[in-house]
Amino acid sequence: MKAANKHTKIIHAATKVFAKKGFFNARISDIAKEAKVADGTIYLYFNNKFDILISVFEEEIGALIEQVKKLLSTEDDPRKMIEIFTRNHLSVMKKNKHLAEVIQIELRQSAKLIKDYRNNKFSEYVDIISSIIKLGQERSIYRATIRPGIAKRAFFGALDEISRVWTVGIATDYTVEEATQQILDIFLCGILEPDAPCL
Amino acid sequence: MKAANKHTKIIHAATKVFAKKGFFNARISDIAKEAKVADGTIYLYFNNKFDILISVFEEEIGALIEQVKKLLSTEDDPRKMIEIFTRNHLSVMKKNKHLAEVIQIELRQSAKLIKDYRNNKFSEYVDIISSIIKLGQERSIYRATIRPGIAKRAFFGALDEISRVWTVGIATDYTVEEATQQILDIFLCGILEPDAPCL
DNA sequence: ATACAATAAATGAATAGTCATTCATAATAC
DNA sequence: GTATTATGAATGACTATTCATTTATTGTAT
Repeated sequence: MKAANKHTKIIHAATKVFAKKGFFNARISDIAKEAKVADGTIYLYFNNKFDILISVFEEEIGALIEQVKKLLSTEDDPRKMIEIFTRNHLSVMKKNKHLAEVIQIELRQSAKLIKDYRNNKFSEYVDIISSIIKLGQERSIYRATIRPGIAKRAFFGALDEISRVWTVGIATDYTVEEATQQILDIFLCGILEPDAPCL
Repeated sequence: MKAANKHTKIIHAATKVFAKKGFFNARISDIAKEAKVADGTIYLYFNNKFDILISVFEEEIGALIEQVKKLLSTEDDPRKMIEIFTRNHLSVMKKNKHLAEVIQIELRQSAKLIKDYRNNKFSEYVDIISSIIKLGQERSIYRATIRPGIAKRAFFGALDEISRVWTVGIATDYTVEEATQQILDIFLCGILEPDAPCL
């Protein structure tokens, strides 16, 4: 089997296992079993257990960034752009529960787990939000008093917590589309210029 | 030393150690050292390591609930109530970094760590937000189309992510008061009746 | 007061189980 | 036949929990 192939297989297996058991309860042998390789094989592709986790972040979030950037590239209206980001994030998180769990839980620990790992990809992802807000401000669509660096966190935090319900498995009484509409309703009307039409 | 005293000492020590090292990297001996008791003493007050973590949640969040409910009891305007909740949450999280870290990181894992623990206290805390929203809707201050069950999560998620910056130790370029104003600006204008004055 | 016993609280070294990582060996490819 | 890739049992380090022992507290009789 080609190396790249096995590398990817291990990443996907690790995402699944980390999501199910959490980083610390995940055994290397669990990941090996899931990927259908020997325990030792994993060490041909990764330096250690932390390295696997970092790679999961980098590659899975990297793919997410590519996907949403591609979707956004065809749109010019900052209002629609926020809508696209929201719907994409929520639907990916609802569909790909393993990735959702890793982002929601393991990513938060990473600073504590691994010194000198800065989550560059994650920052890049969240910064997409602030760049949309800035664009909207330049065009006087979003209010100038909104601070993009704060709003991006508020917005991402809201999406993250909304989608957390789906992974935790609480009886979910709302769909992706309903959640998207509510988020847009709350946020857009909050960050639109006062005299702009609200939705 | 009185029993209740030692119990509390261990809880505080555990909060500190869990915050610094995370649940899995925290050794019982670390907690014992921090609390200035012997390792074995901890097992006179708690059944096991998980039990310590659950007690940290219940007691620390319990105190937080008491505090914010007391503050809210003197206020009647749903707009002011949201403001009080926001300012209180952010300032507690900025001051009590240990608690903040435990809530932001360990609490999220708890469902995976400990079967049949439902985070009742945490739900109770977040439900304060939805009850404020409902109150505002009854009085036609908040729009009826807002779903309190979704909005409470969006709101809490925003606060949580905003305050996460302070614990992670990223160079923070905003104060509690600035963050509070931004959050209120974004959310209140979003959930206020369209013809109501925006801030 | 004082001595003694009984109970409760606290200690920390020893146990027992868990797993990440290594590496001698085997299989496969070239 | 050499190089590359894969294997999985063995190693070694780590730590939650236990429990035999010590120390402190309380009660009682003299």
